[in-house]
Amino acid sequence: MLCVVKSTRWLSDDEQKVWRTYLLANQLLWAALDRQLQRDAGMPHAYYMILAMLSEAPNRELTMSQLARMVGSSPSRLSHAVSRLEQAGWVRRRKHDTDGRTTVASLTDDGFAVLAAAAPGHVEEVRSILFDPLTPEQVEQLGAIVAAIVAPNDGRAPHL
Amino acid sequence: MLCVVKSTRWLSDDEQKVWRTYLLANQLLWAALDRQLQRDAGMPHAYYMILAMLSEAPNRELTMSQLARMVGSSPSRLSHAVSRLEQAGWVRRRKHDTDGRTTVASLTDDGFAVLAAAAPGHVEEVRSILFDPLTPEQVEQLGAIVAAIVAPNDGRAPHL
DNA sequence: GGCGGAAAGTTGAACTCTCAACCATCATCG
DNA sequence: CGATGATGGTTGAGAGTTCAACTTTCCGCC
Repeated sequence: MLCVVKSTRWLSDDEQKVWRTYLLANQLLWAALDRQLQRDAGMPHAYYMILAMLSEAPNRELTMSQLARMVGSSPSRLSHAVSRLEQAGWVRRRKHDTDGRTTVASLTDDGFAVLAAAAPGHVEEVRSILFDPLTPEQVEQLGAIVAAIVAPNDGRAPHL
Repeated sequence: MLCVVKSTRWLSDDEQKVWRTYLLANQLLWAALDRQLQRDAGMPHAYYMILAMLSEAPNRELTMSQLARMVGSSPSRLSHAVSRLEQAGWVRRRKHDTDGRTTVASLTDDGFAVLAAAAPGHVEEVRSILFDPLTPEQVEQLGAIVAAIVAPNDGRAPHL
C-alpha cells in the first residue's frame, strides 16, 4: 500500500471510492459518446463540438481563439482539428478583414448538414447515459457541483 | 439553430447548461491531471492508473484482462500501454502458469518507486481540483450520481 | 480424438493530441 | 519611425489511442 509512504493529505476511503467511480463513469460516457459519433458522423466528440459551436455563432463563424476558448482546446489542437474539418469540407478558413493575425472559421452548408444529421443521435446518447439514470434533484446537484469545479477558473480561458 | 430540425428529445436549457459545464469541468480536470503527471512522473494518467492498480493487487500482479477491466481500457489500448511501461522497466510481462492464453503483468520495484514518487502530487491535484471546491454534502451527492451513471453497466466490463 | 467457436492478447496502420518551436501581425513607446 | 513585446495561429515530431485483422490457446461436443 502506498498510504504508508508519507504524510500526504490522502483521500479517505469514501473519497477514494467517489473518485474511482467518477473515473469509471467518465470513461463509460466518453467511450459511448465517441463511439456513437464516430459511427454516425465519422468524427470524434471534440470535432463535433467545434461544428456545434460554429452552428450557434452569429453568421456561423468564429475566430480560432474564440473557438478554442469555447471548446476548451489548446490553439494547436484546434488548428489541427480545423485543418481536418476543412479538408472534409465542413469548415472554411479565411483571414480576418481588419486584423491580419486572426483567422475566422466558418461552418459550410455541408458541415451544417452533417451536424444536423448527427445531433439527434448524440443528444439521445447523452440523455440515456447521463440524464436518464439521474433524478431531477441529482441533475440540479450535478449542475451545482460542476459549477463549483469550474468556478475557481472563472478567469476565462484557463490556458488549457 | 438545430432544435427546429426534428422531433427529438432535446435537452432543456437547464440540462444543456449542466451538460456544457460538465464538459468544461471535465476538461479542466483532465488537463490539470495529465499535465501534473506528465511533469512529475513522465506518464499520462492512464498509465498511472495501470501502475496504481498493479500496486494494490496481491503480489502486485494482474492478468491483462483484469487490468483492462479495472482501468476501463480496451485490450488493445492496454497492450500498447503495458508495452510502453515494460520498455520503461516499470512493468514485466510473463505467461500465465496454467492458462497459456493469458499473460500476467507485474509491477517492478522501479515501477513501484515511480508510483510512490508521483502519488502525493497526484492526490494533491485531485483534491485541489475536485474535492476542495465541494462541500461534504456535494461530495456525497457526487458519489451517488456517478454510482447511478455506472449502475446500468453493472454487468462488469462494459466492452469499452 | 478432432472440430468449431470462444477467450486472451498482440500487432500495424490511421488518426488524434501534445509540446515546443516558429512566423506573422499588431501595439506601444522612446 | 523603428525596436520590443504581446497576440493569434500554424507546423512538425513524437506519443497515445482506435479499429480491424490476426494468432494462439482453451473449451465443449460430436
